[in-house]
Amino acid sequence: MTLSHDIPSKIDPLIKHFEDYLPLDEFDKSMLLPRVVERKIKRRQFILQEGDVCQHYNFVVHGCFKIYKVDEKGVEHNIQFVVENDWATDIGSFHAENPSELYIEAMEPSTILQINKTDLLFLYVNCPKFDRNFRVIIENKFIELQNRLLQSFSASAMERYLAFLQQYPALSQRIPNTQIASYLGITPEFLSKLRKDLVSK
Amino acid sequence: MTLSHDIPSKIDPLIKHFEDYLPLDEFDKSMLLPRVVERKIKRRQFILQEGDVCQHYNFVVHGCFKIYKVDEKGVEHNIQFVVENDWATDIGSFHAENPSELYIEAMEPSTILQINKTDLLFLYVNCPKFDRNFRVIIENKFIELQNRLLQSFSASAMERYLAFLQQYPALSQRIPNTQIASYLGITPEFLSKLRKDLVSK
DNA sequence: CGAAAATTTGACATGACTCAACTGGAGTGG
DNA sequence: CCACTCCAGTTGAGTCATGTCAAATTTTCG
Repeated sequence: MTLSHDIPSKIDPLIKHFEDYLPLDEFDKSMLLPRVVERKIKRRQFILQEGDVCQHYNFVVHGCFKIYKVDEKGVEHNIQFVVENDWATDIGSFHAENPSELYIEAMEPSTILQINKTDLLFLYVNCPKFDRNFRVIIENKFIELQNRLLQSFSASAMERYLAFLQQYPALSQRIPNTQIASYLGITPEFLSKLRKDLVSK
Repeated sequence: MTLSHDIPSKIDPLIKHFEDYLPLDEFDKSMLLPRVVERKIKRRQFILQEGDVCQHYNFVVHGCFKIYKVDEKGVEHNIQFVVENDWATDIGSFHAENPSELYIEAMEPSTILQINKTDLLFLYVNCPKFDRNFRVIIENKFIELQNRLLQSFSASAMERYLAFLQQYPALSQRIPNTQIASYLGITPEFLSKLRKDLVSK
């Protein structure tokens, strides 16, 4: 007679996400449930700002976030967009408990599920499955970053833009081009020119 | 009466590396020792080539490696240099068991310590400390990559070169400028011009 | 509807690349 | 120990991709 059995819950999307890797049993779920907090985030609201220590793993249930850094000249550089069923966290800051250099900002009204460090460590110790799951999460983020870096070296702005459209077709409808330009590492003006060339072609 | 006690061993540099994070007891060491293999690598020898699955975590005891990708045009792009007391591994390929897109090549005669996947999983299960240690390794690699990506966006070639000199003063003596240029994402010719500007300044 | 943000456009500037030629060590073999 | 080759590094001319700035236009959202 476990509470979580058959009762729809706010954390269902998260359970489903974990089960993409590894089935969870009722015990696992019962450990997870009380350690996850749901939060509603408004558009333009931050869940992390430069200088703060990242306190949570944030799982996006719905909505969209950008993770970016502001350079010395005040220019924003988007590192990553995060949508449904992915994690919006400064992994480095979270684990090392260092002040973050990043901002994480909602681009749409969003719902997230948060797990703090104490609870995450508890899960690691008591349910090895989560341990494996979170390792895989970091590995995947690592691979994503690595591919992004390789692309930024070997591909032109146009190639990177086309790759972006192909990899995230939905996103390109959802977010302003300014933000895509920042992600691609080019100016909005230049992206505009690329787009013009695309239609005329 | 443990074997590893007080007997100098090939894996001492690795133990020392782990103990930067977390002390190991005799049990931990006795688990580790039989699972680590020492290998001598010649200059220009590969420990990973495109298309192969990365089978080991490779700890560099001494020597120097470059990790790079070859693009469609046949140009090499250095992602990372690895020297003493760091890991030269395609983390993505190792964990996902996918064919790698990368090459890992010795730039000097080198000595490495290898741990294969079976042994690593064994260590994870039997010594939670290693679990934490390897998680931290990935996290650090992740942060390193993230900083590199941010820099490639917001800094000019000159700024990146100066940052490289500052961050790896020893390396810049040790490896040819061609390789540094590839790491910085510029041509050797252009690096040469940057260096000229530096002296004349 | 009105203000603010996003996008487009054009003229001009520049950082970085390409290609080809030249320089100067560092082996290597005779 | 010299002559030869080979590779890394340098130089210069010309080109191209992308940036800057400023203004006009369109879209979005409160």
